Amino acid sequence: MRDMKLKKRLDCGPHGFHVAIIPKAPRSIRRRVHPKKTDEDGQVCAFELLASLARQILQEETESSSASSNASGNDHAAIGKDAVEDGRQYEDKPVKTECLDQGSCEVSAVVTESASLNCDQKCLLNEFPLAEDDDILERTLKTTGSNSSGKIGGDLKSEICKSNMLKGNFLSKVEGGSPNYRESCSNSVENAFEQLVETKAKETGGLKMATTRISKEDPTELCMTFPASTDSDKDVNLPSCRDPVPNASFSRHRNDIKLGIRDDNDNLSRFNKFSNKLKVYRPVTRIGDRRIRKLLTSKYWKSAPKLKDFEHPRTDGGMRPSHRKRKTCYNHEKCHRDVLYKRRRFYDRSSVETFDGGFSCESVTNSPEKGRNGDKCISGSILQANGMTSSVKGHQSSLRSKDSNVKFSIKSFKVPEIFIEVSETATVGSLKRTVMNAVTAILGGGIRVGVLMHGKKVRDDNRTLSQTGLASEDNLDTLGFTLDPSSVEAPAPPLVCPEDPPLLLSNAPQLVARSLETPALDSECPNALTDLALLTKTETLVESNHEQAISHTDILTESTLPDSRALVAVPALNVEALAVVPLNQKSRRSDIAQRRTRRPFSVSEVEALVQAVEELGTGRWRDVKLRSFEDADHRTYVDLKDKWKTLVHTARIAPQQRRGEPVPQELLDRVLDAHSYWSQHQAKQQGKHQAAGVLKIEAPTDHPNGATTGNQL
DNA sequence: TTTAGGG
DNA sequence: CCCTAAA
Repeated sequence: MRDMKLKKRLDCGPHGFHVAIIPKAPRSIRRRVHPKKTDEDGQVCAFELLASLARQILQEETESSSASSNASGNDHAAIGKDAVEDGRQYEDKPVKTECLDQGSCEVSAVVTESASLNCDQKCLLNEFPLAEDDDILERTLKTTGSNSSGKIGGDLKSEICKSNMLKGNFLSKVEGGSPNYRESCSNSVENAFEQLVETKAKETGGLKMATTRISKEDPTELCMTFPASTDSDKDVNLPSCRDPVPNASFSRHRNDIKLGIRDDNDNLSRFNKFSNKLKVYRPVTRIGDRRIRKLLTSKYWKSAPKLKDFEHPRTDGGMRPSHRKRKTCYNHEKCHRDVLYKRRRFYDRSSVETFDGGFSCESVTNSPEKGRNGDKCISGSILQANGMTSSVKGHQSSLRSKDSNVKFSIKSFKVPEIFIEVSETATVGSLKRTVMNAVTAILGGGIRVGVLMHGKKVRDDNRTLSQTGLASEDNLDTLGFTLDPSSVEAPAPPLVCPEDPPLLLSNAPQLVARSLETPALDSECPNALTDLALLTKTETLVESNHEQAISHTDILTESTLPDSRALVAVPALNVEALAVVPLNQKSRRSDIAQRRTRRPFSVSEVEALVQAVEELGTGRWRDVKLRSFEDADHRTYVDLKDKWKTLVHTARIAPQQRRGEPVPQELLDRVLDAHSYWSQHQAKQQGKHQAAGVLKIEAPTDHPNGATTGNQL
């Protein structure tokens, strides 16, 4: 039985983020926001909702009758398909539909969440409702756009699709300066959209808000805004505003719908306080995302609470040299592993640190927002977890808003690397569960938010952004946020080492160390999983090089692979951008050194080893390997040599002192004998090994060295 | 890449 | 098992 290992980097993206960021909302709202749905259902619903929304808007506009634009959330469902149909009528083409289906919407889908630091309530009010509205609006927009101009719609569509298909494109666009798909799309569409929205907005508060935001700002970008002067702790602190639960729901909602655009400037204004906006950016892969979302969602909730404790867990310290080179083992190794245990090796041996590294994945991107009307929006920096860094560069110029607020947009947080090992025979479902558990374990452990600048953690929570340099354009580029284990001291979740991969639930991937062998396995075992692993690796590498990680690797499912790949490719496109963010590099490196899983030699192996050494001598480990362990992929000649070394040692010590699986004394005796023999003949034997073998076998006692060893023989 | 040894 | 200096 072979075990397959997946090394995966989950990108929580928006999800994770959400959790962290989102403010509390009344339960009622939450519920409302998300009727519970399956992913697919969700999509459908989303679609429907969108359609319905669009429809309503259109109708209203057309008729100039007031509609319940609010429709928001509650009613969407009711409207359902009919709405959609209507929408189509308006539309010259099913563009909308396609987009949705394809998930193209996702591209555009950027969700912004605003939270006011101090105002949970506000958050409650705005956030969720807004979210819904926004989604709706957005959809509406799209729809509207389609209606407005068929051409446009077409273009839009293509754009979107493209985006989905190729992240690269998407990124490029972003980089160009418009993170939003909208931009890429024709402006006309937007305008039309805006108009519609605004019109409607008046009718309903919710819409209005949405409208305003949209019109004023680029929906895509968003983040938190706060005065530069404020203390990083307070202002920046996302956690303060968030409520796990709401987030979860929110994210979910978002996921289903895919659209999320929000600017909450208005909200901010209302509250007079600084509000942080978080925008989650989420490129979606059709399938993968959903699943991931699903999996992750629940977890985030848990984590969310902990997020509140905003702290900088540790400093940049995370750097560790990773020793990977060793994957050298024999590549030809087969995947023979029954159960592999993985362990992650931390160079510093600190689990925490390691963990940390994995966690901190987000990258920050700054994007300039144009505040048409909104001052707040004027400058924005966006943090991206994805690879979208490009936008950062392009926009760096305007990071600072006039009002001295600094805006941060965090597109997503990544989940730390997770190593998963599953039996080849495990079901996909079990794999999913395993991943879920891993993620859960991580999140469940609690996480903290860390702020990185130039790759270093900013530990002083009391300094202001200005003091810290976070208010500076130059630094925003290098700004990053990390999710770190909340309790350094409480490595509870992470430390666990899952021994039995097969046990789906039991595994705690976080801590799991990855065995060095994994690489070998990957290469050797061709299968979806393997590919995945490879993919993941690639991704990792990329990430390591650039901050941008590819955020979404949908590891969970085979089906996701394609997407993942696409994602992976993306980063390359934005090399430049990537370079910009050094943050992750450090953190990344730190994570992955691992030690191979330990695999005690069985008696039979020992016997084989002894046999081989008796014949070949002790200086020819490679030959020993070839002769007796050719098929033991996990045994390298170095391993054999080491084993021999230990055997000799073992043979020399008292039986009571021996540990592990007892080796028959007979073998130990042979070990000593052979060792003595070869020790004496080192030089000579080199040329004679062949003969030696014969001698050995035929007449062990004949060996010259007999004196030393001979007694036994 | 292998060996040989120390860690 | 890991890591390396040497070969």
